[in-house]
Amino acid sequence: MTTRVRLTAKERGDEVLRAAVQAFAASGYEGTKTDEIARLAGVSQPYVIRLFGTKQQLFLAALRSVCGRIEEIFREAAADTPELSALGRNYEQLLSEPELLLVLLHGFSASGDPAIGDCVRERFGSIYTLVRDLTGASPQEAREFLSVGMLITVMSAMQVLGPDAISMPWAEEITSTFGQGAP
Amino acid sequence: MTTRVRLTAKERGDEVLRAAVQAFAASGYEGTKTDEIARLAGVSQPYVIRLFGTKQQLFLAALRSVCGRIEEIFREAAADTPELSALGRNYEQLLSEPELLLVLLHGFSASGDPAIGDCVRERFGSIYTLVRDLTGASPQEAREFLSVGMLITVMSAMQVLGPDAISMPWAEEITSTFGQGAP
DNA sequence: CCTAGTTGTAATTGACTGATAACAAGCTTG
DNA sequence: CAAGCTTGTTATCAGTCAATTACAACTAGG
Repeated sequence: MTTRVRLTAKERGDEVLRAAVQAFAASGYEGTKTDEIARLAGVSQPYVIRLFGTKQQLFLAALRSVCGRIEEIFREAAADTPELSALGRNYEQLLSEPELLLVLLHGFSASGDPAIGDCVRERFGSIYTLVRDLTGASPQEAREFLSVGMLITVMSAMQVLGPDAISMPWAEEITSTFGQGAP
Repeated sequence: MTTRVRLTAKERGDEVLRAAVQAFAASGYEGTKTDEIARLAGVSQPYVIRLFGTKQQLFLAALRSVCGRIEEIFREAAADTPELSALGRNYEQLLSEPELLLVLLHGFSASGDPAIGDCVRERFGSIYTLVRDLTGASPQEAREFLSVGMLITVMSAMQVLGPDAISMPWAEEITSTFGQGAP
């Protein structure tokens, strides 16, 4: 009935990938059903599988996508001010797209799967290297920077940080310190 | 055949809980099958369910168990030297029981489940408060301490840190900075 | 010793889920 | 316009998994 719009496989694949990022961010690798991704993307479940082969490959594509976007955000920020101290602002940007850090977190959690572990190690290492290259930070400075990023990531997953945060006194106390850092 | 040892429900429950911690650490909440926990504990799958009610309640018990152990480690370290700077040693202790941080990480990932989210928020807040109380650290100092803890947690999950670490140059560069910290 | 409670298992089930196969409809190019 | 390629669906399957039920074996107390 509905004049269903036909897209190219590439375009439809992009839509499915966006849906997958949202779904995986919410429920993780094992917890997300391909059927849910299909519903979000407005296509049938078998088509999702045919576009990406397996659920695992779709998750890997989602992981690569969010890691690419994270690197893009860092690159844009460094174009403004190539100093680590300026990257506090990036975290605001990252929190405005919560699915980025959440999918990455679910990637860490799913590292027990060899294919996912390989991908996660490669991409996280790439992010670390990028941070150092963009800002000239020392290993220790980059480590401190990424440490804070990981705390933000888990607080975001716990829903005590970000747009739809549940109010928790201890979390607000931690959040209030984010402006302050090692000079 | 085998002179099967009968234990009290309490004792058997403890054994199953230990098995659950190991299994959940390896595969996460959704990824771990109750059958696998039963095999590890040497009992039948239905008995695992009867002892804990549901898989979710078993995961919550595992989560509470590891958080209790983490707090215990912090308390012991603070009994020696009640200063944050002495807690670098704790992280070595935590890494020697990798299941602690891994189950906690899987708790973060499964926070989308309301019951698990509530538990995780409560226990993580409790750990933050404990760190402050034990060491007299400021919110910022405690935040920096927990940040490093979260980086160690995800690196442990990625298997680039700890006993069975996969060798990664970037990871070794990060690891080499762990001695250095803000004074 | 016998009965009532406890510890444990085998058998099963019903719901779910990723993946496959077969087919339908639309586009495009000669 | 017909043939062949692309996009997409419906129907279905084979396997998995948490949970229930019914039952068996052991143990303690009277």
